[in-house]
Amino acid sequence: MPALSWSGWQPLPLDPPLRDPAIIAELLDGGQSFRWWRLTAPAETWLGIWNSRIVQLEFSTDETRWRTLSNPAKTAERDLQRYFGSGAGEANPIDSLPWRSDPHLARCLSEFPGLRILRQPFGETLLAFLCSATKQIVQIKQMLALLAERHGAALITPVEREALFSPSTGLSFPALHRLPTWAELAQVPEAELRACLLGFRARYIHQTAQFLAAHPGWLEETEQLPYPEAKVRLCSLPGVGEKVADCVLLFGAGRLEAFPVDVWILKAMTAHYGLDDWKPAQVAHFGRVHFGALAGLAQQYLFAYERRHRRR
DNA sequence: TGACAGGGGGTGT
DNA sequence: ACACCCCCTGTC
Repeated sequence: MPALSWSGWQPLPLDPPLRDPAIIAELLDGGQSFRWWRLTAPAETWLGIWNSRIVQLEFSTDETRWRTLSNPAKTAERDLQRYFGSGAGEANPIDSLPWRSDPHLARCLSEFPGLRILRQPFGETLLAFLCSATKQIVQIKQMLALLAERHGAALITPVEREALFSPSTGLSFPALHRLPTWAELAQVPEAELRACLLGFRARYIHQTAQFLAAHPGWLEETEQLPYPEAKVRLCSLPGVGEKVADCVLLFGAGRLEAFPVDVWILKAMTAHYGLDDWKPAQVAHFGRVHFGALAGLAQQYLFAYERRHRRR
């Protein structure tokens, strides 16, 4: 078994490019994914983990570069392109949004160039958003980091870690473990889940894990179903309502028509679209009709704008 | 510096 | 409507 080492840096073609640190942070640490960390030394980079893959990104002025620590690095480029959505050469999905007739959407789009929807592993996304109820991003990250450290497989040995990350990256560094699989979670007593700061979410995750263990292939089948049917199935899981189901389908299955409605979107639609006192389900329906097949992409821009300009 | 409220990107009853 | 949990943040 050869020692783990970084691959060489390679370019990641992104259209439009990502340069603004605030937009990069919005994409990687803004509520889609909870498994990216900003490193500040020796240079500013981002470290991300999904499945068994550890990736580092560097956003310089002229291009985005990546390298990977995972073994093998063979499929890394393909994985990256899938994770960051459509590769170079495809039509910009922004053009399919109704910004020409929607001034507020146009403003949001112009303020966050490069923002996109990530395509994360389905099972991991379900776990993340089962953790998300009434929690802020930092807390969700903390829960998932503990779950990974205590119940997920290590991706790197302490010796390798020392060699590859010393002298220091100067931050609270995550354990380089993958998230536990649902099969692994099914083996964890609920009390141990609670010990990962999950609170009342521990029961949901425990019960979901038991259900998935009893229904092999259920999750994989769900990922393949058309949006409406997939959503109905997800909503049958304990702890999964409409909002969580839409987040899982949007961020973990590439279903860009999913339009998650949380308190931020509720505020945004009230403030900019006059939807006073509308209920979440009504707002969700409006969103899918008004924004169309890529409603979830529009949602992400509205969300980013609202976070930046309203500050709680 | 250390305690202390208040509230948090929801779901289920 | 309210309970479910309990950590984070801002404030004094």
